[in-house]
Amino acid sequence: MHWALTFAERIISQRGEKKEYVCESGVTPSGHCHIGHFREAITTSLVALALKDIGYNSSHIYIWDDYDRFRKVPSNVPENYSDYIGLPIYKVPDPEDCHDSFADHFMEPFEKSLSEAGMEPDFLRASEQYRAGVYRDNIKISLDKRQKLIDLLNSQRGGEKLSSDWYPVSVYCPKCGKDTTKITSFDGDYALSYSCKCGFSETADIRKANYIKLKWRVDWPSRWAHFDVDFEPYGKDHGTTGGSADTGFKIIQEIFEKPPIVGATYEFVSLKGASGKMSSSIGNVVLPRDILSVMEPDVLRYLFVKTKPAKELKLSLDLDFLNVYDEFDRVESTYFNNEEVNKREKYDKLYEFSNIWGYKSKPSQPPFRFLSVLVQITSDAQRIIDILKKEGHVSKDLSEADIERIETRIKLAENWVKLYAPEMVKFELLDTPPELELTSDEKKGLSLISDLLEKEDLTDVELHNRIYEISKSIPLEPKKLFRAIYQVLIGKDSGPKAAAFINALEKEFVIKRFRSY
RNA sequence: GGGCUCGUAGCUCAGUCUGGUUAGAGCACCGGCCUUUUAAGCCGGGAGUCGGGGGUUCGAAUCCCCUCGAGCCCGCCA
Repeated sequence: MHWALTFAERIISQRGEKKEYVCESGVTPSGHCHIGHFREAITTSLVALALKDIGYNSSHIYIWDDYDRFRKVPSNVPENYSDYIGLPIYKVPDPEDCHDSFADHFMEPFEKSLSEAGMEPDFLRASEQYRAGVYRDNIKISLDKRQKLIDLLNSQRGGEKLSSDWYPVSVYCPKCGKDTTKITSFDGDYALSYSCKCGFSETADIRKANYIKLKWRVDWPSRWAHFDVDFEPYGKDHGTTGGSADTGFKIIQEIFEKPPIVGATYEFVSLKGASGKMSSSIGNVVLPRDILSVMEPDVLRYLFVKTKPAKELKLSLDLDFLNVYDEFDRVESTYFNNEEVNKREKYDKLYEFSNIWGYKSKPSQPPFRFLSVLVQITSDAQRIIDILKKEGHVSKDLSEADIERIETRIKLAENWVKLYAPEMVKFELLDTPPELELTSDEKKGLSLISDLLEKEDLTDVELHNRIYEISKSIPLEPKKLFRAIYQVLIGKDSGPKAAAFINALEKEFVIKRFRSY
């Protein structure tokens, strides 16, 4: 059974029958939202999808904690941003001045990527919720049970304990906007007194003050309680014993008196070759849009669909990248053909959960591998499609959806070659014949190939075989003939499979080039 | 110190939750493909005491206990 369905069943048995199951993900947009955050979203989304798959209603809510405080100045942001430390991030200006706030600057591109990958969760902002008083009851409960919270958290804390003047809330000063406030007393009813470093102080009525925020460890379970959340995944840094998920489970039960949610710890996502956490300071962040610039969204989904959350996911942008594409195409083919396959049900789910286009029959599958060659020959999409047809990679009559997919892959292959392809697969077709000293045998070989091309239309395999025959007839070592072919075309000793490569090029061009020696 | 994940063919892994015919795949390797394969050609093949030990069971890669090894997490952080 697919892992998302296993979670779905666990949710139903642990949380009981419900009209609608609520799956939550949540992120603090205090920096780039990278492919790790993407895992949080897609894990949630897939479990919500799995619930629907077995006949239940589900929703996916996505909480942006843009009410969190601006803690530190990221490395690529002006120094004077230290002035904003203590403000909620939705109030900090966008350093690049293209969005309404620091938080929005990171939220907007991420929401766009999620949408491209077929996810449309309900986005909610903590800043708006707090200011609308959504958590007012939970703030009251937390303050009433302050001592119990202190005891509970202290029982899990290894190092320094919370002291008895700890409060489960922080106050954003209504005068200076920052949370540089110190709570001095709570009367047990509704009066909360505090003073701010800026000099302001007051006794606030927690029924009216809309600038009080629950602290993270309490905020999270408060959210679960308020939205009646059934499921939420979290990174392994939260999932550790004594971590915020662990204390959250205790708090939701003992403080908010609601049953615990079903949680899931997911492993980190990393780039092949890199290890450890992604961090903007190390400079190894990979954003969803980076991957989506070279990979179709359904293929990206496939990677997450097939990898259980608890397993580390290593993304590869080098040659392995091409294998992922091949694998996806195979899974897709299997899905659409009817032959008996071992574990059919499981593989079908992999495709169903990945496919966001709703294809009813197998779409064209232009091989990404070959496209990475073709895009280096021409930027003319129509010509590439013609070559794909001629070489039998796609059918002669294409639907609009097919053409769209091919054109998409062409674009992505262009990006991949430009951004990530290893040198070995890169080449440049030479406009003019390079200066070369070829042996007379090599010249003869090239000349015989051009004679052949002029007379006949050969398939890749035929041409390939004929090249060997020619080399035998001269005789010339095949290796040397191939080298000559690549040298006159791209100035390298090796290159894409010669026959398919020659067939993809314009015949007259090749003939002229081969005869110019 | 606490916790998580992993250990299955030379390599990368699936299978472990729901125990059950001779443990699978890809790559690598070997052989064949009118003695030709250069961007992973086609067909076929060999290959693993499932990290180790113990237990439960008619039956264990799978469940339980112990143990060894690797990686990772534990103020904030996916």
